Amino acid sequence: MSKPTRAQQRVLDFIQAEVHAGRPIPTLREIAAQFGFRSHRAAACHLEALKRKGLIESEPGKARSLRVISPLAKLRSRILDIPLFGSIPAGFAREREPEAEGCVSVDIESIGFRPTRNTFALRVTGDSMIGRHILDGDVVVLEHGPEPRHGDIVAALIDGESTLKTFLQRSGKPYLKAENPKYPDLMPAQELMIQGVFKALIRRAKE
Amino acid sequence: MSKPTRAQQRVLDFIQAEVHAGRPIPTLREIAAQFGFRSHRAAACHLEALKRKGLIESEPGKARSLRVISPLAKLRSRILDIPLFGSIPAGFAREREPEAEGCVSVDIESIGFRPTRNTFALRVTGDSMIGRHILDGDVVVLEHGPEPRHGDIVAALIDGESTLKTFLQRSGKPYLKAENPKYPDLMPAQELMIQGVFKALIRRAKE
DNA sequence: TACATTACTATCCAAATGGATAGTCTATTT
DNA sequence: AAATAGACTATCCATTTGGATAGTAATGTA
Repeated sequence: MSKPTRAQQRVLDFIQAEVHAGRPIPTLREIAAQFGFRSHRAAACHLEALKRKGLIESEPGKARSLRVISPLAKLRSRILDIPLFGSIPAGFAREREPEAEGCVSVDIESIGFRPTRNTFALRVTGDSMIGRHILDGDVVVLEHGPEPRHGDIVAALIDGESTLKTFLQRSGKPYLKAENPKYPDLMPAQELMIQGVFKALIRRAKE
Repeated sequence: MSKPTRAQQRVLDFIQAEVHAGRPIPTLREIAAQFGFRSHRAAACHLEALKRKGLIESEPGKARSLRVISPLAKLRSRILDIPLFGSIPAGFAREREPEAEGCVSVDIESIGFRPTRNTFALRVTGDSMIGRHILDGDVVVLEHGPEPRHGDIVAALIDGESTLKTFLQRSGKPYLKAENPKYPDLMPAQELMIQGVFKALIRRAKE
C-alpha cells in the first residue's frame, strides 16, 4: 500500500469531498471535468493507480461504484442519528422528528448501545447533576421507555422543563434526587413524567 | 409529506440497507431483481411515489443518484472519524492510522470543533481526573499540537503510559496536576511529552 | 542516453442505466 | 357499478458510463 502521487491525491480528495457533500460518487467524466481533463481516460488512469495502491475499490462495470477505503472506515461501526431536543413535550409523541432542534451523530461503539426509535438527546442546563459528573452544556443521550432502576440517572418533566435527576427507590416508593446540595434533595416521582434513562454523554471543552 | 405504502416502504428499506452495507446505491434493475419484478418500471413507479412523498430525491439522468432524505439527515452535520488509541507511542508519528485500535465517529456539531490530522482519542483508565469530572472508561478526544494554556486538561506520556493531567503554569514554569487527592499533586512538565489538549469527551452509562 | 513512470488527449464501443409508452390486474373507494 | 390508485409486465430508446486501444509529452532516474 504505497502512497498516491500529488495528482492522484487530488482526485481522491475530490471523490471524498463529493461523498461528504451528499452528492453521488463522481463518474470518470465528472472527475475529468472537475480537473479540466479533456479525456476521461486520464481520470481512469488515476483511479487505476489508486486501486493498485489499495486506496479505493469498485465493482467492475457498475456505474458510480467507487468506494474509498479509509483505514479508519474499516474500524468504524454504524453511525446513528439521534434527535436533539431543547426540552421534550409531555406526550413524547411518536412523530418527534420534525421537532428536533438538532442531531447528534455517533457510532454505536462509542455510545455503547444500540439506539431505538425512543432514543433522544438533551442539552443539559444547570449543574444539578454535578455530583454524578454531568456538567452544564453536556449533551446527554437518553432512552425513553425502560423502567428506571435504583440509581439510574433519568430525565424528568418538572414544570414543563426537562431536568436530570437520580432515580431512587426507598421502601418501594420511587423518588428523584438532585446531585447537588444547592437543590432540594428528594421529590416523589409519582406524578412526574419520566422521559428517559441516561445512556451516554457527549461533552465539548469550554473555549 | 405523506406516508409510503407497504411496498414503497420495502423498497426504501432495501435502498437504505444497501447504502448501509457499503454497497453502491441500487439501480432500477437491481431493485426490480431484489423483489422479483420482471420489469424495472415497477421499481421506477415506487421511486416516483417516494419522490412525490418527499422521502427520496435524485438527479435526473444520473446513474445511482438516489438519496434518501431523512428528517434528521438535514440537521446532521459532517461526520468525522477520529482514531482511538489504547496508548500513544512517544513519537506521535504521522503514520498513526494503522495503529489505531478503534474509531470514534461523531458529527462536528456535537464535538464542538473541527478535527485535524492531529486529532485522536484515548480511553481513560483510572480516576485521576475525577475532580474535572472525567471518569474511568470515558473516551476523551484530544488535539496534538497546540500549546496548552493554564488550566487545560492534557494527555501526557509518563512511564510509557498516557495519562490525563491538568496543565498549570506557576511563575512561568509548566506543571502537571492530577485532579484526585490520591495522586501526587504536581510534577514538572519539562521533559514530559505533552501529547494533546482535551477537546471533547464521550461517556457511556455503566451497565 | 535510454528507459520507466506519470499524466495526459482522442476515439470507439458495448453494457448499464434512467425514462417513456402502453397495457393488465386487483383491491378500495365513491 | 364506476372510478381511482397501487402494483406490476413488456418493450423501446437515448444517455450515461466504464473500459479498451493508440498515442503524445514531460519528468525523472539509472
